[in-house]
Amino acid sequence: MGLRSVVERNCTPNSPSGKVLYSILQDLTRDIQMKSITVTKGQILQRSGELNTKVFKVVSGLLRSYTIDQKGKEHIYMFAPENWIIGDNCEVTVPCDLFIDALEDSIIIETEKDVSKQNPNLKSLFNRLAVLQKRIIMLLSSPAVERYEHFVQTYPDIIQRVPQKMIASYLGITPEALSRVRKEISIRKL
Amino acid sequence: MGLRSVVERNCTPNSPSGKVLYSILQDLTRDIQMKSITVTKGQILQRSGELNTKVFKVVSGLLRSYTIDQKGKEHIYMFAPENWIIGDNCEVTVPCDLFIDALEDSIIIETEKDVSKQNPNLKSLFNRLAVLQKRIIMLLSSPAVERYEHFVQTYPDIIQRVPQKMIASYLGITPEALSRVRKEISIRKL
DNA sequence: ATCACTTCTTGACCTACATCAATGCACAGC
DNA sequence: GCTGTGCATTGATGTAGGTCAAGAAGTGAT
Repeated sequence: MGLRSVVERNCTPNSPSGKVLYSILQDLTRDIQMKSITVTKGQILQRSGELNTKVFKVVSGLLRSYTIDQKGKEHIYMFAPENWIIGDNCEVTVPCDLFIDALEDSIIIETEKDVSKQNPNLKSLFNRLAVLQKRIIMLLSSPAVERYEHFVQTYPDIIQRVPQKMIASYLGITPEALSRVRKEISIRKL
Repeated sequence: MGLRSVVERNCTPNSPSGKVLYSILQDLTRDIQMKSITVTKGQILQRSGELNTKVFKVVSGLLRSYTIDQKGKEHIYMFAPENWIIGDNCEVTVPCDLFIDALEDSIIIETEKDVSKQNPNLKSLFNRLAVLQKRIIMLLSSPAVERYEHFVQTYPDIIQRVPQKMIASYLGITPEALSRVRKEISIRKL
């Protein structure tokens, strides 16, 4: 008889001990399904624009994720040393923003992204991560105009409901700067 | 007999249908424990520096979270319209960075943060959110020097392992700028 | 209608950081 | 031992956006 059935027979999953056991059980199950991989320094694991469904756990070594902007400049989103998990937080159905490569020879474990995504709370958590990732990338790589335009597209209703100075504050610029950005855009449209 | 026991008797929580049912059950249980509150425009729900354990779900209206930097300037971290969830992603044991207040009269549901945090995967997800939050706040409110010093403190090992130009790229500045920042710091220390 | 208050805009000027270009250095390959 | 290649540093100059100050326009309270 497998570990799974032992746990399932003896615990209710919402009891405190049950929760812990079930979570351990899930980890173990997942570990068995994972494949462990060796990569060498410089090796690229994922490219921006690809549809990707993988997440990497670093056993040893160092990975990094980054975007490349329109001018060809790299912007590092994250470093992943031992025990970190790295992947693009975008939807699995959408081409991702990030490149992932190895900064050192590394051993990693590759998993499929969508393991147990049925839980709506989990889903909303991952969505949150995606939003934050996008925001950081834009703060790193886009000028004020583009950040504003992205904001307008993404949250058209918010624009109607809060004063401009708050939008400016969200975008990381001053109200004066936003005013000029908007003027610039309106001139461009004529 | 309550819904909980019905579900627990008839489902194993790792089967596909079980997972969904358990997640619904958890939501229901949580909803019952929540208290729903009415707040008026301008009302402050949480202050930076407080120990906070709450998360707010917006039923109607609009909330916002923000920090205030050393110069007294506000930086908006997030807007939360209907159906959004807002809270400080910091550890419950640590004073939080964010103020939360209402931009419109709102109806919200207040929950305790630490519901079911025993799962280590969930924990690491929340930790991730905390890291991203900090990074965004620093990008919005801190000059290059402070971002660099924070990075050095937080990831002292990474500094040893990657070239400076990558640190610069992570911080959102050029290698030249980082070089000057470091020079500045080393002069200051004499 | 008036007054206080806030928001947005515009102009003049300032500064943090970017860009470009040159130099010095370390390390790998020959 | 050279020599190429990538990284860090430094200087000179450019620029996006910040700061400060003033005015216009909207809004609410009396």
